[in-house]
Amino acid sequence: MRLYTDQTRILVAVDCIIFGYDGENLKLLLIKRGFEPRKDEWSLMGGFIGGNENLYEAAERILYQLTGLKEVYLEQLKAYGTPDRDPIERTLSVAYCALIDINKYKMQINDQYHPEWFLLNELPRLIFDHDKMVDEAKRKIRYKAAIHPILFELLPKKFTIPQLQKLYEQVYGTTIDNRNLIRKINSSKLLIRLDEKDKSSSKKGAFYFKLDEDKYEANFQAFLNFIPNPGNLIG
Amino acid sequence: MRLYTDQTRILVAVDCIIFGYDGENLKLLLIKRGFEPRKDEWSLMGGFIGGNENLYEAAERILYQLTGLKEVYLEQLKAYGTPDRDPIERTLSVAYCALIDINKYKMQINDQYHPEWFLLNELPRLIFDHDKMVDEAKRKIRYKAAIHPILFELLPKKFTIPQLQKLYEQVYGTTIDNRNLIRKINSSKLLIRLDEKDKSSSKKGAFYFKLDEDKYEANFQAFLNFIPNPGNLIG
DNA sequence: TCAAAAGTGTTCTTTGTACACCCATGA
DNA sequence: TCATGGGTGTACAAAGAACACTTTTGA
Repeated sequence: MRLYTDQTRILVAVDCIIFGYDGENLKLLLIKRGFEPRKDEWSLMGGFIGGNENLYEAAERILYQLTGLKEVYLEQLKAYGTPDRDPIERTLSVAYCALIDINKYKMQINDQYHPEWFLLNELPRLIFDHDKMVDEAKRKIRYKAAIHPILFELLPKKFTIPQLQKLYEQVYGTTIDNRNLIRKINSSKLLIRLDEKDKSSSKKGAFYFKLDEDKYEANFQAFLNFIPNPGNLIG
Repeated sequence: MRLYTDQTRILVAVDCIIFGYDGENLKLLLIKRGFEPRKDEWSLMGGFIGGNENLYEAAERILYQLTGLKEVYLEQLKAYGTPDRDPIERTLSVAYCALIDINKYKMQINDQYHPEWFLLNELPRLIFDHDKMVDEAKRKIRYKAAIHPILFELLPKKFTIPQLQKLYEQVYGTTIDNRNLIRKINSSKLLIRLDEKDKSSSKKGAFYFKLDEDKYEANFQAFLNFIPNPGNLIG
């Protein structure tokens, strides 16, 4: 049955903006495009939507194909529909943001995509409108992380306060007073201190913390305030 | 040239969630669907994307067809892509939120769509996943209005503080202390008081205010704080 | 003159911010 | 013992929240 005659049908793709943090640097995972047009240029990982998939499932599949990871933070960013964004044929793309702990990522054996992690402020030019997608994704993450505790998604189960602080500093491109950051995080009561210490980056060692999962869930929608003057920083 | 062979091409629609405020009540503009399937049921205003339009332009066109209005607040909400959301044929829909001043709206002569304004908490059942779109749009507006001055988009050029307060109260379904709200709005310095008064709703009359457009632009991305405990209210 | 809506201030509490020193340890 | 990074506290400023009375004026 086709009641919607005379309408144009177009391709629909999903592209993933994959942020990762290794405890030191905030990075983005890009692939070398394997087919024409723009073969061998850097690109977001994407794919056409499958016949029986919804958008979120397509994003999960694409992320899994590239990273081997499931059940990571994954959120729709926006749909991009400029008619000529793909020069071959009109393609609407729905962009998704993913936040992953780089240590969990293992390059897939036999990987056809030639993925590479790039420092977020040393990105190469990307194909089509992928640069714009990345800009808008960075902005959205900055926006959201100023109010909600999403950056914990980039950290391992156990992490130290200095790691957390470096992460915030990278996301906002600024230095943050650690006493004030710690006080804000403590007052949110989201973290549980473990007895164990990480001695890999100092002699004294830094205590490991973990998320209190229940409080994390409960406070996710609260308006917290981790960052001073966020309005000036999300630009 | 068709390099993307073997991929399914699908229909792409844009649906508009149109919020309006008349100085008293917050409302949503719905139409009676004019064709099968689900003919004569209530629905968001939507349409398929045209051959040479981007998504925003399609939303503008659809809004204009229904309301005769251009240059109103219009923002992409989200793409909806569940395979069977339209029972006839797979259709991806990109939802847009619009905020308009109902007084500017004039029913189009010869209107084929039979539009009606519904009170926001007395909505009828809508077709497909439109109920979900509306819920998510309400949530997004609540979220955003707690931090950014978007609700002014729903007001006329000249408006009174009591109108503004009623609007906030409707959006959040709560009563708001007018002294505190006024202080917050004053400290944002967004409003300019006019000499004129609106005497239509009281004997004393309420001063009209207008937006300071420059400061509005400049502060749009700032994190303001119009609402107490927004985390509890955006539900 | 009175009913109905508009407008206005104060106090207290909480949160934000700026700032500098001691601690623990392995090399 | 000393260099390195980790950890802690205080004082002042700003913002948020709770709270009730006076003003205006047309009917």
